[in-house]
Amino acid sequence: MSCKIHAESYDSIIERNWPDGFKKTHQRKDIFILLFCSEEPMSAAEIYDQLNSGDPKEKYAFSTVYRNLLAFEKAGIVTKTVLSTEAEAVYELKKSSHKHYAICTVCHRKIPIKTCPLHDISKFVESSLNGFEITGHQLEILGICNECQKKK
Amino acid sequence: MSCKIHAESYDSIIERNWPDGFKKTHQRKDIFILLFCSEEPMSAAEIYDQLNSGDPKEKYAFSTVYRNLLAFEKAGIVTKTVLSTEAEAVYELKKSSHKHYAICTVCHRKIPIKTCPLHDISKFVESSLNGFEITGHQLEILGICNECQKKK
DNA sequence: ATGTCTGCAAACCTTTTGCAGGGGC
DNA sequence: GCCCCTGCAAAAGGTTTGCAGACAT
Repeated sequence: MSCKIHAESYDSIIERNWPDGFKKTHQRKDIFILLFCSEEPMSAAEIYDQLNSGDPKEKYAFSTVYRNLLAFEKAGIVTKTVLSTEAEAVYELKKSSHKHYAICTVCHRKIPIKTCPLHDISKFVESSLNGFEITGHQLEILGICNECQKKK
Repeated sequence: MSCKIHAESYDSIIERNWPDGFKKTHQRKDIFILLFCSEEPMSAAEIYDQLNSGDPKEKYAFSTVYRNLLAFEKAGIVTKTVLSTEAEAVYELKKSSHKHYAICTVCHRKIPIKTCPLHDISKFVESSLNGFEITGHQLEILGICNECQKKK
């Protein structure tokens, strides 16, 4: 498990972000740190692979990954997103509040879109859907990223 | 297999919309008619169920449904969409050119949005994603439909 | 007659669940 | 010590694939 952030600061990061009354197992801390360090949302398989790529004495079960992602989600610190281009769901910490992605159809990179271009879409749509009460939305931008364009 | 349209017009509908050189099996015609008559995009399971709900002498395999939906998609007359709220993909004929839905989170109804509110989003997003070439997008509106609001 | 399409069954992939043992608090 | 969490294995959905026979052209 590697990250740009110094190992000694992991504890304080966890301390600051941990949900109240949430049991601190080493599996949960490891998943949290992985998500914290990742620039992109991660799938359960990616998390599982990274967890098990380290010391082979440490084993992590797939079910543990899924159950804890769900637990994190319920605790309100993780967001699960299902993208139309991928078979698997992806997960990320809520801190970064990225809700939308530009997805490269070649390399499958997921680039967060900082601002949401939909803030005033609601009135527009609501008027044409008589009575439909909007509670959320999902937006994906598909295309070809900078690097993949160069490769061609 | 029932539909609002009179049975005698099925043949001409198929004649008009059938891809060139695409073999006309009764399974394919039936799937096509189902999609043609549906107001909402359908999942493979929904198509399968409707196909097999008729004369029990007529059997349709799941693989036939999937293979033909894929074949239709390759032939350019069907669109497959993966929605974030559903485990299954949904399929529809391209004719109606519905690309976006308002999805009721209670009853899972999928209401097509006639106009695309994203026609001028591209410049906006492209400028913040240096070099990302946009080729498409997916938008979902989530909420509670008229009927489900009344039920509460 | 040819090659494609079909049904059946098995495989596949992601995710969920049951259970017995282990580890936080 | 209690209860929640973990690992393992099996199951559960949705989708894909291999194969032998059937059908459209």
